[in-house]
Amino acid sequence: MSENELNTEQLILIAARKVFTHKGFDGARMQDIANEAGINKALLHYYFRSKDKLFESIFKDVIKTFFPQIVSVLVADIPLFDKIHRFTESYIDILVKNPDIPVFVFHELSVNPHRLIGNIRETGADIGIIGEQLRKEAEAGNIRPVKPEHFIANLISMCVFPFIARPVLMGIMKMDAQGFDSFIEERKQIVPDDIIRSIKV
Amino acid sequence: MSENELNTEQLILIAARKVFTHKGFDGARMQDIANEAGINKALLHYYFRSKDKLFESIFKDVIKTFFPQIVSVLVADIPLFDKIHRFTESYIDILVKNPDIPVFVFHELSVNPHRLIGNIRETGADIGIIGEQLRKEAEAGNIRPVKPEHFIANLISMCVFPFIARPVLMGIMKMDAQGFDSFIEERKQIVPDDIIRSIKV
DNA sequence: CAGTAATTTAACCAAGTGGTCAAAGGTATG
DNA sequence: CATACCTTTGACCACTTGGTTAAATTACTG
Repeated sequence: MSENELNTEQLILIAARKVFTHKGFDGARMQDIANEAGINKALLHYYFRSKDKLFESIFKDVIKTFFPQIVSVLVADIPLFDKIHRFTESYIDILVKNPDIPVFVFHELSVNPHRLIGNIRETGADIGIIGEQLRKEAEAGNIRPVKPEHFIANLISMCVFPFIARPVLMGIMKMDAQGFDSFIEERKQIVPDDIIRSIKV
Repeated sequence: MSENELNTEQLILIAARKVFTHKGFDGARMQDIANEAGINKALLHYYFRSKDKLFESIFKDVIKTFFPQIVSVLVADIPLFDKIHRFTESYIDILVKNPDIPVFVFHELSVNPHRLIGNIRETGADIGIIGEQLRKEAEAGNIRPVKPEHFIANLISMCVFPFIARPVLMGIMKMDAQGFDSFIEERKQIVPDDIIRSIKV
C-alpha cells in the first residue's frame, strides 16, 4: 500500500466530518456517511459503535484542531498590535478553509449544551494572559484601559460572524460568492485596524 | 371566550416556534410540538399540512418579526452616532428576549440555503441609506471614510455573536448565567463606544 | 332542537432510522 | 496449505417518524 492511501477508519472520519458539519447531527444519516465513504453502513458500527460515538469523535476532533490554533496566537509572547494582526489573519485563514465549522459547533452546542460543553472546557482556553498584556499596555499608556472580555469578544466576533451569517450578508450586501471572498480578504486588514483604533489612547 | 384565550392555530404556532428554535428542523418531532401545544398530533396536520409547511410558517414569521425591527433603526433619519447607540441597544434588547433565534436562523440557512434564502431577500433589507449617511459624515469630516459593508458587518457581529457563542464565551471567560447577562448589558455601552472610536477622525 | 359543518381524537400505516448478525472475503502466520 | 484472525458485506430487525383516516366530539345555524 502506498503512503497516501487512507485506511478505512480515516475514510470514515473524513466522510463523517463532512456529513456532520454539513447537515448537523440530527440531519446526518448513517447511510449518508457510509455512501460518502464508499463503504457499507455496518462498517460504521464496526469501527465506531454508534452514531453518538462517531459524532463525539468528530466533534472532539474539530474542537481540538480548531481551538488550539486560535488560542496559541492569543497567548503568544508578542507585542499587542502584532498579536491582533496575526490573530485576525490566521483565524480568518482557518475559517476560509473550514467555513462550515462555526455554524456546526455553535448549533450542536446550542442543541446539546450539557453533553458537549466538556469538550470546550478541556481545551483549557484562558484569557488570563491576554488580560495581563492589555493591563500592561494600558499602564504604559499605549492603549486605554479595556475589559479583556469585551476586547476578545469583539475580536472573535468580527472574525467569525461573517462566516456564520454568510448567506444573510451576501443577501443584504448584494454580493456573489466571489464578492464575499474579497470581502473576507479585506477584513484581514479592516478588523485589526478597527480594533486597534478602538483601543488606542 | 375571553380575549386572552388563544385559538388552536396560535397555540400550535407558539409551540412549534419553541420546539423548532430549540431543536432545529431536523431535531424537532411533530410529537414534541403536539405535546408542547397540549394537543393531538393529527391536529398539526389538520392546520398545517406537513412538517415542512409548519416550519416554513415559523421561519417566515421569525424573519418578518426580526429583520424589520433591526433595519428600521438602521435606515432611520437620525444622526449617525445616535443611530449606532440606538441600534445596539434595541438589537441587544431583542436578542435578550429571543436568544435562540440567531443560532436557529443561521443553522437552518446553512443546512438549507436554496430553500430559505428567499425569505431573507423578501425583507428588502438595504444598506444604501446607511452607506449614504456614512459618506456624508466622512465628507463633513466627522468620521474617516469607511466601507459600509464592513461598518455594518462589525456592528452586527459585535451585537449578535455573543448570543451565538454563549456557551463558549461562558466557558473561556468563566462566567455563570448571571455573569453573562451583565456582560451583555455592558455591551450596550461598549459596542457603540468602540465602533464610534474606530470611525472617528 | 335537528342537522350540518368544523374541530379533535385514537388507531393505524408505510417509509426510514440506527443498529445487529451470520456469513463471506481477505490476510498474516505456523 | 491450513488455520486463525481481522475486515467487509447483505439481509434483517425493532423502533421511530411524518402522515392518514374514520369516527367522535364540539360548535354553529336554521
